[in-house]
Amino acid sequence: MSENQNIKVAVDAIVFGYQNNQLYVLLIQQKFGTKDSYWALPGGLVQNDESLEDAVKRELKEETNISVNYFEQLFTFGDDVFRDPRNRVISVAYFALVDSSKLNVKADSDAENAQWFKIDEVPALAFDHTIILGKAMERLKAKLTYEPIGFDLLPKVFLFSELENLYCTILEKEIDRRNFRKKILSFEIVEETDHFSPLKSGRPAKLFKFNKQKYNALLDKGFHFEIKFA
Amino acid sequence: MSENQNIKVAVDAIVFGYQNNQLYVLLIQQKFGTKDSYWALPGGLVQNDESLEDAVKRELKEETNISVNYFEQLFTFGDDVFRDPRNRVISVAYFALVDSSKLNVKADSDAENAQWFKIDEVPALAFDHTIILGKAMERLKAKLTYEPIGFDLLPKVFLFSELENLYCTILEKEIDRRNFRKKILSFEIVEETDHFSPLKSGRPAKLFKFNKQKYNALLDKGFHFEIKFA
DNA sequence: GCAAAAGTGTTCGTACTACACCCATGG
DNA sequence: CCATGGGTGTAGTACGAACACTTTTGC
Repeated sequence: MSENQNIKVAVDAIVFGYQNNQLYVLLIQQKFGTKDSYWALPGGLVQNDESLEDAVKRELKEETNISVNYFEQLFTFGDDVFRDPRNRVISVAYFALVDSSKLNVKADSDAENAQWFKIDEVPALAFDHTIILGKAMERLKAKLTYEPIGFDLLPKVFLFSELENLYCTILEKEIDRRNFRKKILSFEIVEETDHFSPLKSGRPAKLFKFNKQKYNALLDKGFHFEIKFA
Repeated sequence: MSENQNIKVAVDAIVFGYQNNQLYVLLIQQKFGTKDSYWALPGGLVQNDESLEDAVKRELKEETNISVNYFEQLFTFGDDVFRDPRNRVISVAYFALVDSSKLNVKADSDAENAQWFKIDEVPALAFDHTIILGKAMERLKAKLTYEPIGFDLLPKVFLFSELENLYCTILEKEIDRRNFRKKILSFEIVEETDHFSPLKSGRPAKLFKFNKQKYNALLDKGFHFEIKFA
């Protein structure tokens, strides 16, 4: 019946970064466009002999030359038959996080025109990418509360205030500093380091790091990370 | 570069049912096989002009003639390039629930050889369908605790003991009957009916029903369904 | 009157909430 | 000595956990 199926399979990546109390997303300028072509999520067609995950990683490398800290499949968009006007295309979207060290690296070498946008300054996007981004935001907010993915948006060592601000900013909620700290520390998955913040003002703050081994060990024992708010 | 992409897009459905303290999954016998061909999840190739959701619904109708109570995208399987030995195929898997009234209906009319299997008596499946089924089970267990999808596996009116057993069975946990009832009732999303159980033995039990309108209204007010266990 | 399942209340402990003051540093 | 952010403790409350007896029916 549909032996002459003609549907293309693409992958797209939503890559989030975080810096200075701001959430960012990585976009590329489409190559085929003329001057006012839309910005779009990095992505492209899957090759015949390549897994979906390999395809996203390849596209990300080709288009932005960035490596990510966290990575998972988000959703497959294929209900709008005309989402790409050129052809029937379905897109498997992936959700990724990078730490702030990646944000300043300007689009590398053979990278195309890639750029970080503050999440509330994202322009109109190509195809249905605005919808995809919306779904990625939902996932980010949800996962932040029940998996320790916030650490993948921060440098290896970080201040408690940075972690706290990350939660406030992304979830758009107020958090009690004391309760938040108690809660996180009670999990015993973040550890003090010997180092202190290069302070701008005020009392120097300890730098902390996330102990992923310990988190994985706890997971096996049935531990469940969860942060709730008022 | 990949203008000659040759990847087929399929959809598969994992349809769960529940009856008599047993979870069931719906499988079909593959048509191209000879006698000992594998059982498989219902599904097939997507047509060029059809959305992914429409494709699953169509395949379900063609192959099993069953309509579902709950429906959502599960995951897209496309990392194993050789998951289908005939061709490169990626499969968008959907997760569905039906109530027990569907379980007794033998494969209808033009339905192929469709059959319900107890979840712990599922045979070896075609392709990577065992993996897909595993992922669907995970999703079912998880969702049961944070969304009121258990009701979609039960008849419109049901006994508290049935609801409780559903949770026990699927989650493989023991539940305190009194705490469970209190918890569910506190949500105010299930209501008594005037009817009583056709009793086999013991004291007659009230029949309850799930009020979906009320649930949706509460959702808007920020309500969050959640059931935890010891 | 006995077996079988339904229905119900209380106590206890833990975990979340709310909240305010002192500390260490740089300028 | 002042401004800036960092660091900490306590009391009240609400919710989940544990737990056992009574009720209604059929036989």
